[in-house]
Amino acid sequence: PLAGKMALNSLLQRQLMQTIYTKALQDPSPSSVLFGPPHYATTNSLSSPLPPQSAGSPEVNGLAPSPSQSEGAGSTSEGEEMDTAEIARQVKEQLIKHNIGQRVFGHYVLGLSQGSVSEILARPKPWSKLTIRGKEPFHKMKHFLSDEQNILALRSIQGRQRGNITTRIRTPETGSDEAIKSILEQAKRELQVQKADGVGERQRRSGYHRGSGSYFQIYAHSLRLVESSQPPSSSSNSDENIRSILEQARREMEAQQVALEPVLKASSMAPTDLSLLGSPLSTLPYTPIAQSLKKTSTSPLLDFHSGVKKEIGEVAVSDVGVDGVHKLGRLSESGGGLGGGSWREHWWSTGLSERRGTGQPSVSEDAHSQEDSKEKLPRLGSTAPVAPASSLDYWKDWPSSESPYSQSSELSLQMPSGSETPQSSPLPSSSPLLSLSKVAKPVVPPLTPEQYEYYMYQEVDTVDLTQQVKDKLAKNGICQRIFGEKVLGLSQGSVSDMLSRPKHWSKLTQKGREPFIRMQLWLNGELGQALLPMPGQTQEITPKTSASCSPAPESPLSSAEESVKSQQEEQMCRASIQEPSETSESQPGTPLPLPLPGHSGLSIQEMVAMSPELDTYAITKKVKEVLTDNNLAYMKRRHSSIGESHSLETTLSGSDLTQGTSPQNLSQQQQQQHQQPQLKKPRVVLAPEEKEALKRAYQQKPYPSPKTIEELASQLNLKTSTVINWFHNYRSRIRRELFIEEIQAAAGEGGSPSARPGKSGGEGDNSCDGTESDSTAEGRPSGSEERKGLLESPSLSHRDEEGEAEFPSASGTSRPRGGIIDSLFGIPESISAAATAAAPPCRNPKDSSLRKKKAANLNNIIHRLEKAANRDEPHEWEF
DNA sequence: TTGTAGTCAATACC
DNA sequence: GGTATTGACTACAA
Repeated sequence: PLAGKMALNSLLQRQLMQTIYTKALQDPSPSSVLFGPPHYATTNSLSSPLPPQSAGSPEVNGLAPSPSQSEGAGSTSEGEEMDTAEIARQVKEQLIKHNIGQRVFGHYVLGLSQGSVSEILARPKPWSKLTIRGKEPFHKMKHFLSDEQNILALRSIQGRQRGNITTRIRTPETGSDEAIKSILEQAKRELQVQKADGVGERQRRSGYHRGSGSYFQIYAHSLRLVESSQPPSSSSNSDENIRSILEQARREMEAQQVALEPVLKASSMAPTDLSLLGSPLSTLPYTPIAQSLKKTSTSPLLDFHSGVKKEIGEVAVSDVGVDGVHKLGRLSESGGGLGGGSWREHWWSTGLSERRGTGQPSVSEDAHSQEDSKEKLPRLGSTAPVAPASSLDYWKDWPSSESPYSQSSELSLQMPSGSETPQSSPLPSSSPLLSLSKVAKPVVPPLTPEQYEYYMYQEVDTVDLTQQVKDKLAKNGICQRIFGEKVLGLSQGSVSDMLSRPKHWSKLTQKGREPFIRMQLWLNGELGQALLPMPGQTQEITPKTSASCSPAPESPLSSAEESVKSQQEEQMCRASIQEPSETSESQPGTPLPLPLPGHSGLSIQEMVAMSPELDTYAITKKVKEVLTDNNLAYMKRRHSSIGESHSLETTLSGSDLTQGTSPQNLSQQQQQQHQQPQLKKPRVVLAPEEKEALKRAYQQKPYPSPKTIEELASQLNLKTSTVINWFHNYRSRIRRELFIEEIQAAAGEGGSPSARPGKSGGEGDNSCDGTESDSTAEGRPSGSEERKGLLESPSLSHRDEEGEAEFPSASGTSRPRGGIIDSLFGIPESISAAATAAAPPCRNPKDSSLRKKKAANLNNIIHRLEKAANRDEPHEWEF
């Protein structure tokens, strides 16, 4: 019975790994089985004896039962009719309720793509119209709905898989390095699963956790082996390497299993003692494993430590006064070491695991407890007092290994990713040696569950909020880059964008709302302490000081130097970002760390992971050792200098690194094979006339047909993708801009800026009001804009009839090119918007610009309306 | 396949 | 040197 309730995620993860493991040992082409959606209905009866823990696992895969299993509870026999619409409705309900994406659902439950899921859920066919094949998803969905555990487990997976599933679904070109990459990605996921679940379940189900630990060994060990595996020329041996890796891993796994057993049986063990669970290898290298393969800086942090923070949370709770505005009581369930957008699911799953220990999880209970915490939180936008004690305790107690300043997130081996990477290159541009540029990139602490739950769903005046932030930044001399880095897990550009053109709250997704919540918390002072190097925590300063005692010229890690430089800048700026009252707590004089003894015998990951500080000198040394050991005489480096059409080769020779162009050191074949794909694409910069032409095209057709896009691209000598991107970006930005202007206009009229959520379109406001904002260049005033009488009907002008471009001819301006361009570069005959037509003449060019934008946006809206109207189903209009 | 949201990061601008 | 702009990309959903 217990086995029957085995969490879906662990089953699936295990099955995946089982498949990988088994096939990797048996099949010389592991990549052939590592990819593609797992069809659980056919793969859940694996014959592999490994790993041994799975022997106790049931063959019951609740989500994708075999035909015989599908006859079980909750399933429907083949002949039985189903109410497809109802099933779809219930599934949708559950997905929404649990924030499960269609992609994950489709992947794990139905074995279908996201698009197919959407189709099935939105427009389920009647049962009678379905073929046998078409009925399958409904069987699966019904079974999925039949057991809440399925849903809960999938939700858990969602949190871990979000953002990564694509790489699994996609079938990459066969290549052994891709296979390794896949293994590592699997490792990452598995680690995340195990760390979250293992902690929560450790007291009740040591066997489960024991199995997890064993898996860790595989991955950690695999990483080590991969890291030090073959030189570039031996990529053909990679499959063999993988098998070797896995065989060694299996042996180690078995050994570890035996070793761990007594420890894991100690159910009363304090969470902070979890580090005892294994050798340093079994614990510390998790960070690089778990984080290295994810691009974003908001990689999930070490959830292995969630147990640690549970304790911390409980301690913190005791420190919170009963009338504390900001309670952190539920930190005991938060598993606070979660990063970015996925922490919530993570928190949920951790909480689930925790509750499993005392009883069956209940969604309603969960919701209820969240509701409880909600009431204790201040409203966003208010100037509610802060409860510094609790929040500061929370931040302060971040374990060093998962400090907001992740030291080693990029230190593990990074395998090729993306189109830039040659499949056959075992040392791609994203090799660990080169990815040090992201070392110590700060990862902002996650919002607490309470903050998240409370702030996420109440409307926020983003304009007002960002204004306050801007004021405070200016007042305190805080630059956007640091603010974005320390307070928001964003680039300077994003910060600038967000502050100057915030989207309306209703237009923001949960992910998009997070930065605004952080802003509010920052304004409230609730994040201030998180930006400080806490007493005893030196990792923020360490890279700088460590590097300062490292002979920089000797370092092969030029990117690491940049990182160091960045660290120094942060140090400079940090004082200004912290709260005045906290300034005295900063520790500018942190002692220089010494290189840890015994580094030479460790892998890079181990070395970094074991060190509380980042010793760049030791790492540099180790890197060189690895290179030398593996006969890596050179490595590639992407050269980002724009306008350069060739990449430079960085040559490493002995202990010296000389940078220069020495392509002759490589064979021509290698250059062509490796170098070409690594060329950094120069950024496209559109000429003003090209932009103007595109804007004019947009005014006519905000949603041009593919044919028109092709034509535009051809005429403008741009890539089609550039034109497509431009339209996407322009639509998005013009909407946002209009929102700002509307808000400001409304504010000028004394209205409530947030009273009309989503009213970012130009509809409704045709007057030349006091709007002043015209921060961008689009819509340059021209004489013809005043020619209101020549407007076409919007329904005609915006439409891209039959894909035929239809641009009004230009008048009175230069015509650099013929055809479409002839008109695009001209002055518009019309602005094609009723809004503008109805507007009285405005003399202010800015007003004219606004009208122009509104007109364009109105076309946009009309397009969407018409598109929606063409659909059969009722549509909820929102613009 | 298309559209939106979110974001990065190169580059322009001040 | 800080900020603004913007082309490109990913994730997700319809």
